[in-house]
Amino acid sequence: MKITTFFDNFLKKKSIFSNKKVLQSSYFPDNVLYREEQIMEVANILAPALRLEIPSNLFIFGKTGCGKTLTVKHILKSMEETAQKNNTSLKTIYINCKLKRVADTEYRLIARLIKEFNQQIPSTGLPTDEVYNIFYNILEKENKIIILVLDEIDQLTKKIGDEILYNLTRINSELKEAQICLIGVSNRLFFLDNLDPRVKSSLSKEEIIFPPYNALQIQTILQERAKQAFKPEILKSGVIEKCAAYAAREHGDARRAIDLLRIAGELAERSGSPTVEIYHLDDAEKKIEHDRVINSVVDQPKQFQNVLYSTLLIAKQKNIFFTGEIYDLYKKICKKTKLSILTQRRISDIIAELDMLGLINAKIISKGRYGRTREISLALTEDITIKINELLEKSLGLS
DNA sequence: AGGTATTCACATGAAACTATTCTCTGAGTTAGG
DNA sequence: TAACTCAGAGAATAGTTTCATGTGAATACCTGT
Repeated sequence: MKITTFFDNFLKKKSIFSNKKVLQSSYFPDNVLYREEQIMEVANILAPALRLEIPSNLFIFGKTGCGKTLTVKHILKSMEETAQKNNTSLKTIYINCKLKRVADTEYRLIARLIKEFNQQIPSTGLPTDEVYNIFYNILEKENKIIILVLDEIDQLTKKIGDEILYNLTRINSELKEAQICLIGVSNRLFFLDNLDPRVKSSLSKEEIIFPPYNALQIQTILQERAKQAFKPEILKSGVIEKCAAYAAREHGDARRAIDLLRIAGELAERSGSPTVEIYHLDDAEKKIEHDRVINSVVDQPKQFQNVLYSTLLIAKQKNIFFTGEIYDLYKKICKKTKLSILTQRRISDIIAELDMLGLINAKIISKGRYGRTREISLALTEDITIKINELLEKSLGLS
């Protein structure tokens, strides 16, 4: 088939989606379902800002996909609108600290903040306190109340400690004109416990916990989205229910449920099916897992891939193995691929990372007289393993 | 038998080092007046 | 003399290395019966 006819056919085929955007993770719905209570709570706390009084700092907790980000963004938006109407000098800033190479270090976070005030800062080369100074100066000039939301704030402190948070909370006492209100968002409930007590007390004047959605609520949310996203009569009965049930099992993660529905739709469309069936959901579930794993492998450094490759090789021989065995094989493969051999210390960390990514299961055990090590087994299905193996051989230049 | 001490094979932490990427600065060079 | 170039100093960051310390239980070694 010629490629042009393929495209012609593609266009002729009518899509089962009417508006796929609604299911994309970047989509921002007009109203947030089942979070009225939380919205009111947050709004109550932040409202003083509209009268140019600084609100208390606020902390928001809740599992992934339970509407934290959505709620906060929703409120920020309407606050900005109100402020604009009344000509109040209020500025809201939303930053996701998890984004790699955007806001995951002290320097980059401040640089990002400066960018919010339409000024450019070089990505490197300046001393950090210089960047702070620039930031302070901008703030003084702006003379505004600023509401700063730090999403996934735990990622930030995990990497670089809580010094930034301390500095941010201190800004208020150092600045005359502008004032900052901090809102931390995290999905780890005990996050506050390992913070500097000074930071903790000033940061968590108010705390709100978001409960996860239950299956019924997710169902309604999905229905709402599906109504806009798909053309009528596309979804077979039971699809939404199953999708919701699946997500409820995963601690009520609505985002996951929506992703699942979208992928299922895409799969159905690609296979030429006029409707979305239950089995498309199962396929979608597999595909999501598949993509997640592949993506987590592809853009890792060579050494990381090397360790993973060694692990896969050993896993072919036996189900359960230990750190030392991986290290031995790793060294051999390094010679073959002409990579420099890293120390066992580093390999230990890399193995821990593999565990974090869910590629392997590692458990620290003690073999008594024969030492202490990680007991490792592969956490991947057969077909994914083969796929990754291919990928790694290509990437490492083995045939 | 029962109790204690050892010992293995790593895990875990902290600090220091390295290579890369980037800015800023100021000396030296060049072109034009 | 102003504009340009280019090397060198200083920073941030990711990935490592070095050094130090921790650790759980199977075994070795006692002890007294």
